Amino acid sequence: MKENLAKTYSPLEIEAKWYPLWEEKGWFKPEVHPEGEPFCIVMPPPNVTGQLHMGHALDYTTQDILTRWRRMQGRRALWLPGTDHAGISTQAKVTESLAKEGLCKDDLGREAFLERTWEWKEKHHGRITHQLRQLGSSCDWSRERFTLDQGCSEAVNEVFVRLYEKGLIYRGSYLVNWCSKCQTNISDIEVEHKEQAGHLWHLRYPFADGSGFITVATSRPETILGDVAVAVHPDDQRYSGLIGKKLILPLVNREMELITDNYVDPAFGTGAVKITPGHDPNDFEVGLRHNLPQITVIGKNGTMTAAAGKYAGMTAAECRKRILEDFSILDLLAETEERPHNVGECYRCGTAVEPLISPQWFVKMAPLAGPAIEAAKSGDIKFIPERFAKVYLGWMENIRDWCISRQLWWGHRIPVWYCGDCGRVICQKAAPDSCPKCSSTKLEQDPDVLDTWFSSGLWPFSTLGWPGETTDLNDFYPTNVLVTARDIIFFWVARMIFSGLEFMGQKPFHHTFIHGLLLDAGGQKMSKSLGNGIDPIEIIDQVGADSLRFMLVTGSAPDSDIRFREERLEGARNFLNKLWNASRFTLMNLEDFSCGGEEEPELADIWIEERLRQAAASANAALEKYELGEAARALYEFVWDEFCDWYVELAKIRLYKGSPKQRYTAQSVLVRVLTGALQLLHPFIPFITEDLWQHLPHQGETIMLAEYPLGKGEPQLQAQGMELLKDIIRSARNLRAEMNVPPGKEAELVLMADPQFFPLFEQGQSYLNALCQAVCSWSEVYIPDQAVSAHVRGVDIFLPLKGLIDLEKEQARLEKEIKKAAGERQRLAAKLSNQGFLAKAPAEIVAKEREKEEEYGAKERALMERLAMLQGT
RNA sequence: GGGCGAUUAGCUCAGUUGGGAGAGCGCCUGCCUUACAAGCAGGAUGUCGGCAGUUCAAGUCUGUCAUCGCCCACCA
Repeated sequence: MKENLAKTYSPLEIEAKWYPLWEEKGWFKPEVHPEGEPFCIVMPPPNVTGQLHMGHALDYTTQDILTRWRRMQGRRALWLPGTDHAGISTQAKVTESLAKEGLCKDDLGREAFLERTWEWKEKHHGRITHQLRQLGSSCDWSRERFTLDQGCSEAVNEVFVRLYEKGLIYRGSYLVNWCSKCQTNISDIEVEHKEQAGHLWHLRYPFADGSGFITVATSRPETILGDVAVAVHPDDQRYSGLIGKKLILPLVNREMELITDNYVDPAFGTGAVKITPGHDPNDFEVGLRHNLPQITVIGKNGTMTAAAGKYAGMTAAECRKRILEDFSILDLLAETEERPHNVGECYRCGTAVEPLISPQWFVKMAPLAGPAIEAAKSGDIKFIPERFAKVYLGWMENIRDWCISRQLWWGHRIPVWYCGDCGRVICQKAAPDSCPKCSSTKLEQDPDVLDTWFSSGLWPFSTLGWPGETTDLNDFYPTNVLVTARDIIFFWVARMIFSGLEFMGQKPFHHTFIHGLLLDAGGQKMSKSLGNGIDPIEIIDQVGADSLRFMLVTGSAPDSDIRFREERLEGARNFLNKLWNASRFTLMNLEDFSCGGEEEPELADIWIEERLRQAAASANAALEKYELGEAARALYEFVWDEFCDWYVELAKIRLYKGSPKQRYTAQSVLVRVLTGALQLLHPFIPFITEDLWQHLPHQGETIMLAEYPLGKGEPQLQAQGMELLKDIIRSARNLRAEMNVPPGKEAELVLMADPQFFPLFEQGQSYLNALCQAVCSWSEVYIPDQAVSAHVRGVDIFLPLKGLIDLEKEQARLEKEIKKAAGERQRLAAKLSNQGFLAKAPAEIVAKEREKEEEYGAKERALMERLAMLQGT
């Protein structure tokens, strides 16, 4: 026997102990079960310079539960960990730290800056992986990857070159989303649209011939400096005679034409739109259709360019103010209207995004989207919950080309070189020595790097060794399930799907399990800017990882968001404490115990083992459907409501007063059932279950065994008898409580029932005596002197209380009970006299209802009889 | 403008093939009963958002309205 358990559950002590051992013994490597069927999850890589937040905690807990569960079933389970270099985010952090030293990245130069960023990465990498360990993540660290490591970089270059050669990557000058703070462009989905209060200004543009004005409406007057035309709808009668007329752009005196384009909505504003191809996505398109010039008046740093003439050098905001003043002076400001409008912001820093024209690299999406759409439509890739398939499809079906270049230094550099002599563009995996066309050695690599998600999209296969042909790739691709939150379906899930299909010829995963988002106690999304985030590490330091994990997966449906509430954390902690104490109780009674003796099972033993089998079946069935909360709840209820509240109490009878064989049987069942519960709970709360398991007697060397073997439902009849005994015990306790019988006082308990019940009472007599604190007897006929009574499923329960009964109170209580029973009986009778019900409901339902009606009828009669007797005395 | 989700006890939420409304917390009563007061025994509490429909039967399916939330969208 091991040392006794501490009196109180102290998570911090036990949690520190186990992870190093698990890791040391290699339990998390798939080779633990070399013959098993493979199971694989690739971890959504956290930002290497970030730290664990509550969303990660839920995400990784979910993955860990699935992985541990499969591993315990004997699967060759691999949870592959890794981190993401997180281009923009990491570069911004390093830039920030430089700023504190009064430096900017250009002071260092590209090479030194990257060196520094790698140092930064190394420093933070340890923190995030330590946090993952603290959480209990059972991933295989020997296979850990990083999106910028050599293998992943090879995969990136391979993919880029293949797409380029296939004509699916192109470079061109287009209007992109420019973040002046991050100093890079970002893709369309990285722009967050927020509604802001704003204005719509109506401005008059004079006709060149002096014949009056046309009025346009704009929310961004500073962009008028880049106007090249005014457009109206071709069918708009108001302007039909004016098409083709020349206009003069005020302040700039540029001559422009009034053109027509279907894009214009005649019902909006004045029906006339100023066209600014350099700074508006729609106008950019209009400009292309009409061969209009593109004028850039706002620069990359957010100030007006030389093209803005006298406004050059001003910030856009200053310029707007000045332009409005100038229009006003010229009496060309017709109207100022209050109007909210959408402002695009950089998802990372919140800076307003400016549409700017610049040369960028793009991936042509249409050919890649086709198979990716088909995979989800055919159900080859299944989304859980299913509705997310529609979200995914909606995006994929309307996809636009993906801008993949970023004006950053930290990332995968675009594998393209330009010849300084002949201008040849060379795209290949490794740096060329000379230009293949003119042999020049004046080659310069494209300065940009790729969007971080370009490499993340390859994660399910790049981490398994692609483009090499590895055993891991062969074994584990396609992976089983991808677990993530809905906010990165477009960023990541979609890109992995089309990348996997294109380069592996196979989907990257069978299932996509989308879990909820973590909200604060008030229901708001946790975020840095709101400052309402709760640090999971702080919580782990307070109550342990097990409590946090259990809290995160219980009490919420698969597709709903989760509010983080302290009470629920306490609830989880209390449950673990309960488990701890039940184990402590068991261990305290095992001094003379060793496995392998002969047992003499009785009713309670058969019942609890049957209940364990049922709990195991429910938990496993729920996990198969990704209903983690449901699985955890089934186990919680089993441990607390069945094992602790009933079985432990029933076992005490034999532990304390039984024969050696009876005591041994109770010990065996306690150990066996507790062991089974620990196994089932292990995926959810690995630390405490491991610790308790180590204290319990068991055979074999394995730390954790496979799932509890499911037996046959044979002993069900016996178990039903136990349920009746439980009901009788509850009723008797209820009577005691209502009659204020002091807790310690032994009472008398008489059961009146058909003799068919007597063998059950015989088996359960010690239970009845102990749990009701009574001396229990039974007979077919019993005429009580003074007693309170109840009725449960054919059994009359009497608690004789000579001289203690308040007659009026007992009468009132009986009347209330009778009324309740009568109500139920009448409800059922009405149902059973309904011809439609009898004719159409399934026979078993009808039979069940009839049985219940009889039961309530019997109860009603028994109680009325008792009431009559009471009134007679 | 489109789409999706939510609405169940005082609070937070379960309720997955339609068949007697549940949990945790809180509240009330009584207990420090040698596993656990982070506990034990008992108790009270609901027109399952409104209306209409399908059905023998609706928290569960359909329609509609209301409120809240999220996502997508090029209306200057």
